Amino acid sequence: MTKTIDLLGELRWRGLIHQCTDETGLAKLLSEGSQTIYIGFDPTATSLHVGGLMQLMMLRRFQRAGHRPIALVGGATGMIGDPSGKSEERNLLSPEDLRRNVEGVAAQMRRFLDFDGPQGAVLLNNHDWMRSFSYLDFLRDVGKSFPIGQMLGKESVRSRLESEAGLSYTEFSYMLLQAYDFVHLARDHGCRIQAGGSDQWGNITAGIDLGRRLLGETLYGLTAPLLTTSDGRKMGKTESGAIWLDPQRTSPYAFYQYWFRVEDTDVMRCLAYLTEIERDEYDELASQTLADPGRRSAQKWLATWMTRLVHGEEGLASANRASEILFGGEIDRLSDRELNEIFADVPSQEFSATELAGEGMSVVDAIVKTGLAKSASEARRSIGEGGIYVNNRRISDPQRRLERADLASETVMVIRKGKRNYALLRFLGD
RNA sequence: GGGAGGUUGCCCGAGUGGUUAAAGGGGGCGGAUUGUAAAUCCGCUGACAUUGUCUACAUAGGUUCGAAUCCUAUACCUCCCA
Repeated sequence: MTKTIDLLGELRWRGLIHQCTDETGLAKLLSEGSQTIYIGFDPTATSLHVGGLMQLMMLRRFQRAGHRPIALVGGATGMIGDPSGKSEERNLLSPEDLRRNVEGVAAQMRRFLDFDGPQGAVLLNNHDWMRSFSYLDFLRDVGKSFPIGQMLGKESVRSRLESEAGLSYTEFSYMLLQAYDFVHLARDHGCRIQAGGSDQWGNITAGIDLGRRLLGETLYGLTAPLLTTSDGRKMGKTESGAIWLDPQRTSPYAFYQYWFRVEDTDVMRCLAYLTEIERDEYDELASQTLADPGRRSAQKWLATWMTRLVHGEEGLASANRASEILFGGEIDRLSDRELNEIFADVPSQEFSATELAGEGMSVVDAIVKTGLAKSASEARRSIGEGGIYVNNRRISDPQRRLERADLASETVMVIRKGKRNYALLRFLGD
């Protein structure tokens, strides 16, 4: 665990240092021994998504280099909403939602950080110390140290003031809370480093300033770049929503596929930012991607590593298996359990098993009922175009009936339109 | 206030009495190829329906055997002169 590696050097080659308040100072601090570093997480949902993954990995890298990570869940700050990088005023979360979110996010972190041992990670909730802080006390102790001029100068504030959305006093105050968090952690937990995404720069430096005023201490800040695609969009988003770490929200298969499908132009950055790939292997994959992009070695490596980390060996196995089946041949003789696992994200439609008796059920009807086509006409057209598959086998006859023999497992049939629009038919109750 | 022109399907854009559900392009969807990529090529793309019915060319009326195409009114848009 206590490898004496050049952590900053590592972060640098991975491109993970976007800004740093004092890189030489920080290098010196890290060389003096085990330090404590913190990153804050917004409990906006019961699960983290890919954006939070970057930060979690950052803490993990510090921990592996022998430092102690603090994952701070913003139970208090989450009640306010960070305006940084947001174009509009955020809706406030209810205390119940917040509590649930904090719990969910905290549970996920155990996968990434080691919470035992001398460098054991610590999970804190700023609600614990903010709760009892009265408004008057806060204004006297913290607010007094914040020159409005400086606050107005922050990018996050300026951009919002110039926009139509404006900025409420509540959101404006957000940075005070986060700044105070840093000071609190520095005082009570010896934490002198705060990291975060590049959009956190303003909040982090606010904390550093406050630390100097209140504690007379030098604190350090470090931001990582945002994970974006080559054309500038945030990664971790698909048309159907964010990629979550929670297998209930994003199945291991969908998670795997997301990384597998990353563009060539983005894949190396993902590897550097999100995985613990070694330098020589990274270089190897980089040249392979250039020489033989069709193999997609880098995507495979990325998808495999990420899925294993987030969903474990089991999740990886099921993702692999699902990929094989979906992009392989016919689907046949599987169990309900397997199918349900593989097609966890796929919409399904329930029918009575009696529909399969006798004449059977019309495929056209089935296609419409699953929503794969909007009308019978459209369904027939798709069949004519050769775009409909039952259990991954193309069908050509619009009159085709579905019968018992078409079941891919005990009670399920798999119907597909085009390359990857799947739907399940479940036939229940005999 | 006067004059000219325009309004077509998801978008752009042809069409000025009859095989026009409406050319062409874009987009979308399928297929082939491929690397579960890009590019390319092919097909489909008003609705519904086991090929027939309905609804459509700003809106409402009218002429006609028959109109997106002609007439009238209304709405909106653009340009020109004041």
